Amino acid sequence: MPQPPPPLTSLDPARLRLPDKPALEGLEARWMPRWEESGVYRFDRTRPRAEVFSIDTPPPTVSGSLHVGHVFSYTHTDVVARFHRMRGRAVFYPMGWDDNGLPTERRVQNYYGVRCDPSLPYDPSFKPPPQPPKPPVSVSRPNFIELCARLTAEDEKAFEQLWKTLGLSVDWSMTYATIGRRAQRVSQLAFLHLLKRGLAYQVEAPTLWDIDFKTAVAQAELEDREMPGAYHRIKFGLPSDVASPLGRTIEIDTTRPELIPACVALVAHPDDERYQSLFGTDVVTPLFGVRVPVKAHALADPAKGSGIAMICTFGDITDVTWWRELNLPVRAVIQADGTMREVTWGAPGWESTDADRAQRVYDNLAHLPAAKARQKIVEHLRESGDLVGEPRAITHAVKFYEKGDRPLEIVTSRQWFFKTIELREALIARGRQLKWHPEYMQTRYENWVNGLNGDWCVSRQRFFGVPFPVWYPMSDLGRLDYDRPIAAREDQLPVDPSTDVPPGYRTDQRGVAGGFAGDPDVMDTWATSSLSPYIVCGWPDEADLFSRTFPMDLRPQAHDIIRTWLFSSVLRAHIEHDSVPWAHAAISGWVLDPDRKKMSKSKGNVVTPLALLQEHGSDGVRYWAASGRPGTDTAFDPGQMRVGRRLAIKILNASRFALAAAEPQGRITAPVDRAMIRNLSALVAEVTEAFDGYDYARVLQRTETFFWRFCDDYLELVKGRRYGDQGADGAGSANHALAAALSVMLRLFAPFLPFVTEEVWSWWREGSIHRAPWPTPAELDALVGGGPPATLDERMYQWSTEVLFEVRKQRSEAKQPLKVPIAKVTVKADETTVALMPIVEADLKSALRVQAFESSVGDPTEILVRGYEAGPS
RNA sequence: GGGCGCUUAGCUCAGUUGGUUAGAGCGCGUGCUUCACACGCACGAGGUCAUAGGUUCGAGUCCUAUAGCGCCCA
Repeated sequence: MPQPPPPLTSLDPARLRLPDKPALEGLEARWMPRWEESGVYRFDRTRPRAEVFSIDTPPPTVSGSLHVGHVFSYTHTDVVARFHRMRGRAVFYPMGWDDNGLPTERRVQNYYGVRCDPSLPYDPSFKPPPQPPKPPVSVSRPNFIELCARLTAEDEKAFEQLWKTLGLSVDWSMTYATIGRRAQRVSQLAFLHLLKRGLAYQVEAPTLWDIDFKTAVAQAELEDREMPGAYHRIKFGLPSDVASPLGRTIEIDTTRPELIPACVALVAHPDDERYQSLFGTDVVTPLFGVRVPVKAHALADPAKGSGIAMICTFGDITDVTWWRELNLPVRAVIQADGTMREVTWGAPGWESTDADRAQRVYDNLAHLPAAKARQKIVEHLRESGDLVGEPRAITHAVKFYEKGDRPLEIVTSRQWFFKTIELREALIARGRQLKWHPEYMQTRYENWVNGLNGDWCVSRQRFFGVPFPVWYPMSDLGRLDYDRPIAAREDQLPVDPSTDVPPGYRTDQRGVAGGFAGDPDVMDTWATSSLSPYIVCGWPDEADLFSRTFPMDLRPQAHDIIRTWLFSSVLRAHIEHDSVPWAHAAISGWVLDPDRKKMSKSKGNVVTPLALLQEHGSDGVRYWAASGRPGTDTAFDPGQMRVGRRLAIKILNASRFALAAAEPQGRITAPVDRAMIRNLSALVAEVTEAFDGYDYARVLQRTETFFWRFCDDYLELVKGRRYGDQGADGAGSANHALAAALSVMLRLFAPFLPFVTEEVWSWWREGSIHRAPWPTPAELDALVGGGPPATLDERMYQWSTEVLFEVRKQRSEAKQPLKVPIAKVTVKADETTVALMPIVEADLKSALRVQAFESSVGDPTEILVRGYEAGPS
């Protein structure tokens, strides 16, 4: 019959290997490779879904640098992962790299000094210059993409090294990249599914547009910035055939007078009494003499300026709403590069009461960027007398692309969209199916979904991204037929339509009449990263893996990307699998600098993570990170890292003491030992529950407090006894209790301090602590079951610590060094307490260097040091 | 303008369903080479819990309003 393994709470003296002088230095370098070799963090693909814990980790943007914010939030996830691993789950914890997208393009441009020019042919012999040249050298799209791939591969190596040093228990055999083949295949396949179901569509429509990156952007990528601007009061004339009681001119306020040539109407609130008589009539634009109608619409704000506004195609998104709802024509003047296009006044769509004058004025504006055109047109307005007074400076919120430098324009172009608006209610319901940590983050999600004002624009006019797997037939006249896209075959994916050929065509038909052309755009990076659960879980090629991991258990992420990554992931799983993508969403906060501002590169306050890990030790930095609760912004605090480091050192030293006397081992019979074990059992129950609720910060804090008291009080109380002061039974009880407590506390600390706990574990146990079972109250209770009532031990322990504290205090006040023994301590207390004294006296005497206790019954309770014995002890 | 969160010791934060005298760490002060640890130990000082009302026998905790800070959205 096989022997059952000895319990984790017992110590086998034969296996014990204590170091002489334990130290933290070098633990990272020692354990990282061992974990890698032994595969402690490998996912076990044979375990059923119920025994798997799968995590959808955020793929960091590799073109950026990792900063303390990453260390902070990734530690949270790792702590949770380690907890579940110890609870016996097969943890599915892959890491991804978000290399796809604009940040990488920008980094590659700066790093190599290149610029992508898609019109150039591929140059197979191209080598990037050793120094980035100025001006940048133009390269073809395939060359550019090669450089992106090359640089991201290097960055990814550095990232992986850092994550390993931090001690993330990621399974590095499952790493993915958002530009990788698999991600592209998943992304394109999911796109084709949307296309087939009519949930992806393309349309020529006014879209938010960044004039520097020359790409469309989505609502989720917008950011309001307060900018200086100016209200210009402008006179519109009434045509001679229109009579009005309001006089011959109407005055409107605008911050963008350069858009007067793009004006298609004026608009006021339907209830605004001032303008009732004008609704339905025409007015004439200044300088350009265009007749435009006056319309009523509820979105016009009577309190803003003169209460009547100019509708232009297009100045902002409200213009787009008005244009659509009021059925207005388009007169667009801003081009994709942000300059004013050429216009022939008098031509269809550009009719004017004075086309010659319009042309003269406009010719001064054509080809100017909007800001320059604004200055110019103000001069003209001033000259013509159509400017009332002077521009009044204001500051107002202007929409920017979050990565952009100049205000967004709205440009009409053909773009791909995913339907979101019609799914709003379903997506809210999905959000309610998720368990949010902290709960209030759900509100953020609902606010966002309720505030959606259009479908998701997913096409980007960029290069380093996942292409749309479609081509367009080219008519015999050489025109592309966008209404009949040719989709790739699913088994063909991933495809690059710029080099691959659509089904039924030949290579030489590319770009010729009767042939085809590939869609030139790439997808929004979120269109791919929203599929991260699919990418990591092996959809659709590894059905077995998928069934064991999806829907996933946990999505950890920061709150700033609820509107992007979280939202889009919920959307995709809802569509693709009629499901939520995960059960839990754990939202981490930000790291704040000492001025309570978000740590960021631009503020120049970012500390490099590797230096931090080296200075404070990975365990020290993790300690700081894990003390930040879910959702809570946390101050960057090297002081806390030092505290964590000290805790790790304390664990080393206390462990060495706890294990120092391997023999004798006996049954746990001493009341002090039993009480300590019972307290620890209660702690295990409490922190396990907290961990289940994602309150890892509480687990750490409670465990730390227990451990510190354990060191300060319990270790002092048992010191003499464990060395044999009170005989073999007392020593055996103490040694066993020490080993049991250490075993449990190490396991409680293991998710937080993986290096120091593994180190200590290795002194006396086989295998990795990170695969050891999470402690249970039962394994401790088994050691002390059947003794006297727990309350008695409890009171006794309580009383011991009270005496410890009181005598220490009096010694400290008397400024007596510890080496001087106390001759006598008198104790006055109630009967029950006095009855405890014989049980605890021996431990107290050795811990406090007291030679004699004298007890008497009385009230109030009094503990008095009666004198010190001079001379050597 | 709408929403969410925060405000407790000099600093960073705990404080669970309301319940003795509000806790910890850091920092500060005093003392101590103590046989696990000076990267340590012991002890101490330090708070009208943002403000004003209210509910309650009882409020840091619940309600209302206000202020400040941060964030999300318009």
